[in-house]
Amino acid sequence: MKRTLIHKISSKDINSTFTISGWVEKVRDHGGVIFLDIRDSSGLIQVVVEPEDQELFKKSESIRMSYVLEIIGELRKRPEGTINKSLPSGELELISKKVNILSISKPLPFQLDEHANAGEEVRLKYRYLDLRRPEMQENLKIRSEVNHILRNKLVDEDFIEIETPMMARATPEGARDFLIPSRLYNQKFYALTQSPQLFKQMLMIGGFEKYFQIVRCFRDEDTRKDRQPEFTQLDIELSFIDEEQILKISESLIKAIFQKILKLEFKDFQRIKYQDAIMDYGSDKPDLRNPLKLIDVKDIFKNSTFKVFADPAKNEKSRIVALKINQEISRNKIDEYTKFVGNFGAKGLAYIKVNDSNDLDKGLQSPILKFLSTEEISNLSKTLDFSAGDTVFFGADHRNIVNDSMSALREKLGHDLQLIDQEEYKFGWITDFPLFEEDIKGNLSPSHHPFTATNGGIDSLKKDPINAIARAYDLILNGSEIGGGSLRINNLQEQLEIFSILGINKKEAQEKFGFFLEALTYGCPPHGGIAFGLDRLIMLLCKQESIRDVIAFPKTQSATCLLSDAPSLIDQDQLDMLSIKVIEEDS
RNA sequence: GGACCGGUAGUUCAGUUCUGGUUAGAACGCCGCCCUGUCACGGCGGAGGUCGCGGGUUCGAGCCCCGUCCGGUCCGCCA
Repeated sequence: MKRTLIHKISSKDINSTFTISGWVEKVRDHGGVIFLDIRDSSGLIQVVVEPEDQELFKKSESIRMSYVLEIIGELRKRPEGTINKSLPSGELELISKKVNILSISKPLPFQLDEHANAGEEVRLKYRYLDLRRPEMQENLKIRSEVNHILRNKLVDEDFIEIETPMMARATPEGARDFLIPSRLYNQKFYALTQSPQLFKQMLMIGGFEKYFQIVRCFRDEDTRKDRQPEFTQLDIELSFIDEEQILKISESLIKAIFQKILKLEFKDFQRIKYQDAIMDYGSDKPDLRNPLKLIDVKDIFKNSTFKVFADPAKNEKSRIVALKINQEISRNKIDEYTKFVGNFGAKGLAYIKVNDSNDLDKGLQSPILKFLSTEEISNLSKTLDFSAGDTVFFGADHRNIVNDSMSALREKLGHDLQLIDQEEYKFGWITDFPLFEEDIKGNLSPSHHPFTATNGGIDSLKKDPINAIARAYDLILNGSEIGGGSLRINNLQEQLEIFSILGINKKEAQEKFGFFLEALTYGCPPHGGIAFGLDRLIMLLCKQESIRDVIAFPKTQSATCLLSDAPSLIDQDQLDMLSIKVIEEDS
């Protein structure tokens, strides 16, 4: 008899006979009657084994959790008073007529029970068991649905899905490459692609005006809870477009996902210029649910005698900001926050407690008050609008340190003081990025990637690269960057100029990117695109803490696979074939 | 490369500092017996430990010290 999926069984079918197959989730043996909770991929139903059929009953007594069974049973309405309202099938039960044990199971190494929380180590080692948990089933179903929505929508809008190579050549810029030794050309290596960037640009040159791909990318960098060495992007590129069209298509994709999966509607996403984001939040991916803002107070200390503020106040690369919260913070907490900002290079965390905002003489409390003039304090009070109960934190240092530490503190305070609505989703576009980033030593690197177009053109690029604005944009959601893209350079001269500003000379550019530079000489349409980090997006969509919970077989923080024990040592034969000699590290 | 948290029964944890001391506990799971309406079933009984690993201090170490491995969070890194 044909198998029926559990969720197809309904109260309309009372007295019908069904065959179901699935795992035993729970056994409740009452001696005279046995209840089995059977789960398949669609749902869960209670099976009752009654004692009348002695052979069946005896066999059923041997059934344990996680056995795989096929059960033929008759559907019955549960007797009065035994209905389980917390179950979709709670009014029904299947009276067992026949049981086939398809597979037995040892006791599981950890309980899949919703009431027991297994640690990540054991979950990852036995990932195939962890995947049986309804939460993981749900996460991966949503992931599949997201892929489906994206493909449908993009194909409907005449995008073409094209696969690009994963084995490519190593790139000098960007993240570390994962290398693949070539057997046929010893001493040579492929690299796993960090992103299909150049290939998709060459697809534009190749005349595919609307491309997309759901693609795995590889970067050999350290992991975080939202980063692992292999990850999935939705990659999009279009020709003959501008920023507006890309942002519009992107928004419609994201809105479609949230509409279809969470039934949430969104207005147009707010747009924030990079400079404003840095001013207000110290970050280019602020959590917009958090109402706190950084307030610039540098001007107040132009003539200060307090060295900690006076030095940054005079230095154009420095910044002084205040972060005000309307709550009293314990001394202990302040120590904790001081330590916290220390992680980001801050040398300390000055603060002022406001007890009485009308009495700036005696109503304030802080170890730095004695260094501040009456005028400075009065200006602070005006600018920051002191009121009783406020605590104000200050960051004063090189602007990178201030931005890093104070934006992190802003996020931490937002969480600690519960200023953030965890149920909310707040999107934003960050636009007008600088084309280059300057590190603390003054070196330039691309803030997006070296193929990004600027809106000033080649002349302004030459004159004033540091202030060049990129035609780039990031999509942020709840403090995560979930997408980013740009309009690209479609002109050889401009591309060469960028390389030269980055310190890549003509010879090197030719050697590493010659194939692409040549492609630019054969009629390259204006084009641009965007890529979304699907793991992150789905993590947020599923309200998970880590992308590991939306990846079927994820890597650990140290980039290993606990299930298959990768990476592993390689046999000498295999190494010989690749002409690779392993140098053992001194121990 | 660096900082911090954790590692004790199959699992989740307590015990670990201030204060080292007889036989290392609990819950769930597992095994046995009992139980005809449970649904995180219940009752009685039982088994189960390299206290991550190595070294040191000590009469004595799960506990103190050093090193190391594993998991996690973060900094650096991630164009």
